Amino acid sequence: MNETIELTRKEEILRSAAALFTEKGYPATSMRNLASHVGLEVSSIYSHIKSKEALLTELCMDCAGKFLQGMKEIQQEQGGPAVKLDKLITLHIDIAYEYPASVTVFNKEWRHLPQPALETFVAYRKQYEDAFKEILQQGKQVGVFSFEDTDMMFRIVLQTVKFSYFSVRKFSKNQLAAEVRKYVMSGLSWN
Amino acid sequence: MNETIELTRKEEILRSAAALFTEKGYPATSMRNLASHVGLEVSSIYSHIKSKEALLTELCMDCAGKFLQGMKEIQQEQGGPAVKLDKLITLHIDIAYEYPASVTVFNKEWRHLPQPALETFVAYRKQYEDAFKEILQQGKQVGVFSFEDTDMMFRIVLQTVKFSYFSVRKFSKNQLAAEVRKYVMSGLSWN
DNA sequence: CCTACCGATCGGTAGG
DNA sequence: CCTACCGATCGGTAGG
Repeated sequence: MNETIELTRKEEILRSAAALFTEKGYPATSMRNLASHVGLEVSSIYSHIKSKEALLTELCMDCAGKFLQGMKEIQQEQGGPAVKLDKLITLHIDIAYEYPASVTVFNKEWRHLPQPALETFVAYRKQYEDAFKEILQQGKQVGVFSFEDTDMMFRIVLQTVKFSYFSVRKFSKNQLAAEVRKYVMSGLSWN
Repeated sequence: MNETIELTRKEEILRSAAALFTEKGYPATSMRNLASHVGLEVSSIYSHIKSKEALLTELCMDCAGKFLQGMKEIQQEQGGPAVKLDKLITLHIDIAYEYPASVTVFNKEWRHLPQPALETFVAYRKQYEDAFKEILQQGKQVGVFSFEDTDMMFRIVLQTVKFSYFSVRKFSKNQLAAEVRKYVMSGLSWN
């Protein structure tokens, strides 16, 4: 019983933190802001979480886990590079629509992570990005994608796909997914 | 003579501020950080600038001015929507390569602008975005671009074009411009 | 351009 | 979960 209440409160704090970090950015959000958003005194927050940095760490690492898990599944599934890229687009949009605030924090505030979380985060990111590039590279070798430099095209594609959550409030998931899919796939094809 | 020295110092401070705001973000950069980066005591900074907020305002507004000026020229020049979009891509890449730090601050720290600068900034941005959308819309009407929703495609294209400065250090301007141009143009074309 | 300093706010703790 | 409080750091000023 006590356990359940604890979890609920902590989740409430995490959700408020995600919202505030998204709105103001991590450094500009004070624990006083967070406390009043949750409806507690500052000191009461610390019964549920260890520190402000721990909040950021939990939000970023949870999100990183979701992306890595999604990537692992895509790697293991059947399908050529085009199918896999298609699934990656879906992965990014799905996560963005399910956790819009967390994804924004993950994308924009990760550099404020304390050590050693920052180091872990960067390592995870490298894993994810290498796997993503591998798919583009394979597509180029097989001849379904066309571009000069894999690293550069990876950056460009990731930009498109990563910030699709900008549109979360305005468009339906399917509508966004369809438009992004067409755009990215065409951009990678031969003319 | 005195005038020249003053300007040089102020520009030095502005350049350092742009670098630090890029590296740490605006709220996480202290005036102490800035002072030691420039090689002065904190209080000495205030002989050259009014406030921390004034630094951010100057950086963001200068950049906004460059984009608006570029847009104005493109609107007045000859050419159809495809030519104009091509010029917009060049505009973004040119500014990103000439002022990489300022553009990062402009893109990522503008929300920390004080009033009334923030209001002006948002109004400028709306002007710019409306003009950009107008070009996409015309391309759709004329039949050179293909997409469902103008606002959504605008967001997607702007994402691609806006964050090309991520690649500033790694790739030559022409190489990046060529790849982005092909990608965006294909993404907007019929399949 | 520096020394010395200010009030405000920060993240966080003690103790109950 | 709150009251009361801490040292550190913040942006900025006075005065020379």
